[in-house]
Amino acid sequence: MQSRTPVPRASGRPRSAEADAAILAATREALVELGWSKLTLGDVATRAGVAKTTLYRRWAGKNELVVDAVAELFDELRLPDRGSLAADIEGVVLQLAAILDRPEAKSGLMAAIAESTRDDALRERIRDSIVDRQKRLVLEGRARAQRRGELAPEPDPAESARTVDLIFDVVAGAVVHRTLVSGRPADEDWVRAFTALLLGGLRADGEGPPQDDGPAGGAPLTASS
Amino acid sequence: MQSRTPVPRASGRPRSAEADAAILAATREALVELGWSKLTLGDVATRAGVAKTTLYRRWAGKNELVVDAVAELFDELRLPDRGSLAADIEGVVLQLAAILDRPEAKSGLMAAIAESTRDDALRERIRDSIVDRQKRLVLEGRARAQRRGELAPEPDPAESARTVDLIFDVVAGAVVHRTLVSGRPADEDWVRAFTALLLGGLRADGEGPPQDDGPAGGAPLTASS
DNA sequence: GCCATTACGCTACGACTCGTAGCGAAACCA
DNA sequence: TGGTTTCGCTACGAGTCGTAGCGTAATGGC
Repeated sequence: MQSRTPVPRASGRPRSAEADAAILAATREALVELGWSKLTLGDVATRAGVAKTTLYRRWAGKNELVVDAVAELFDELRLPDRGSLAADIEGVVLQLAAILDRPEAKSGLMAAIAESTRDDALRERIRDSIVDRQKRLVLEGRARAQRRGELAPEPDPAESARTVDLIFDVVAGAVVHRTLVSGRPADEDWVRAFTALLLGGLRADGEGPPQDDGPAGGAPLTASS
Repeated sequence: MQSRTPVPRASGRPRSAEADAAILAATREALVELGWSKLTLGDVATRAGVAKTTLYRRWAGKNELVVDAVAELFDELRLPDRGSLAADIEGVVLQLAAILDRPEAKSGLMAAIAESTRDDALRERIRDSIVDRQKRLVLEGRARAQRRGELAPEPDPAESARTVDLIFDVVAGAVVHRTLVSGRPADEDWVRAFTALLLGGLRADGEGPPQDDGPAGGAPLTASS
C-alpha cells in the first residue's frame, strides 16, 4: 500500500515494518497537532524515532506520506446490514462523516487532493488507496437493495458503473462539503435529510419518502438503528 | 472584499487599486504555473510588479491572498432562466464545473479549504467571499421552481434554510468531488445524470437520454459482491 | 564463518523561502 | 508647506528542504 518496493529485494537488511507503522502514526499525530502546512518531515522523523533520511528513502515526499497515513483511516468503513436501503445509507454516511471529522483526515486529505491537481501520480495514488477502495460499499449497498426489491436491477454493466461513480461523487462530495467547506457537522439530522433527498429527490421534498419503509423526514425521530 | 481596511483612512497616500488587481491577477497566474505549494509571495510580487513588502502590508499571508484571488472567479456565476428547474440546475452546474475545471481554482481553492480546517478566520473568509455568496443561486432557483409549480412552497423559513444548505452541499460537493477527486470532467452527460438524480432520487431510476458510453473504467461489476 | 547487499542513524551542507525591519521617496490632504 | 500614509528597495535571522557521505546493523548466499 504505502511506499513502493521498486524491486523485490533478494538479499540485504530488510526494511523495518515497525518503522513504517511508527512513521505513519507519527504523521497522523503531526497532522493533528500542526496541520498540513506546518508539518515537516524532520518533525515526523523525530516523532517516529527514525532518521530523516529513512523517511526520504521510503517516500518521495510529504504528499505521498500523508496520503498513506490518511488512507489507513478509511479502512474502518463497513456496511452493516440494517434492513433497508435508507438505513444502510445513513449508517455508512455517518461512519464516513466521523472519519472526515477527525482533524488528521480533514487537513491531510484536502491538502493532498489539492496537490493532486498538479501531480497525476499522486491523484492515482489517492484514488487507488482511498477512493476506489470504498466503492465496494456502494456496490454492495446497491446489490442488497436490489435483492430487497428497493431498487430496480441494472442489467447494463456500463450504465451501472456510471451510476456507481455518480452516487459515490454525490455521497462523498456532499459529506466532504458539509464537513469541510460549510464547517458544520454531518450529524444524524443532516444525514437523515440527505438520505431522504438522495432516495426521493427534490420533488419528494424531504417530508417522507415515497415508500414507507424507512426513517426519513423532518419529524423528530428517535429509533433508527 | 479582499484585504482588510483596518480603518477608514483620512489622509495620506491612497493605496493603489491597480496594485490590488495586479497582485490578484499575478496570484492566479502563479497558481496556474506553479500550483499552491510552489507559489511564493516573492514570486507573486515580482509578477505583479510590486515590492514583496507591499504584499505583506495588504494580506496576512498566502492563504488570504489566494482566497481573494480565487473568489473573483466565482463572481461570474449566473442563473439564467431556462424554463424548467432541471434546465436551470443543469445550466448553473455546468458553469460551476467550468470554473472548478480551471487550474487556478482547483489548486487554490482546495488548498485554502485544507488550511481552513485549522484556521477559523480563514474558513469564515472562504464562506463569506465564496460559498455563501452563491447560495443566492439556490434561493432563486427554488423560488422560480415554486412559482412554476415544480416544487411545493416551503412556509417554514428555518426548514427552508436547512434545505438550501443541504442542496448547496450536495450540488457543490458533487461537482467538486467529480472534478477534483475523481478527476473526471463534469460534462453534459454527467450533469444530466446528476440533475436527474437530484430531482428524482435513486428510486426514480434516473433514466435520461440514451447515450453511448465513453467513460473509462468499465469495472467488471455485475450486481454481485 | 565470511562476504555481498541493503537498510539504518547521524551529521553536515547549500539552496531556498519566510516574514520583518529600516530607509528614503512618492502621493495625497489640510 | 507640513503631516500622513504608502511604496520600493535592501538586508537580515530563522527555518525548512532534500541530499551526500560515512560508519554501523541486519539479512541471505557461499
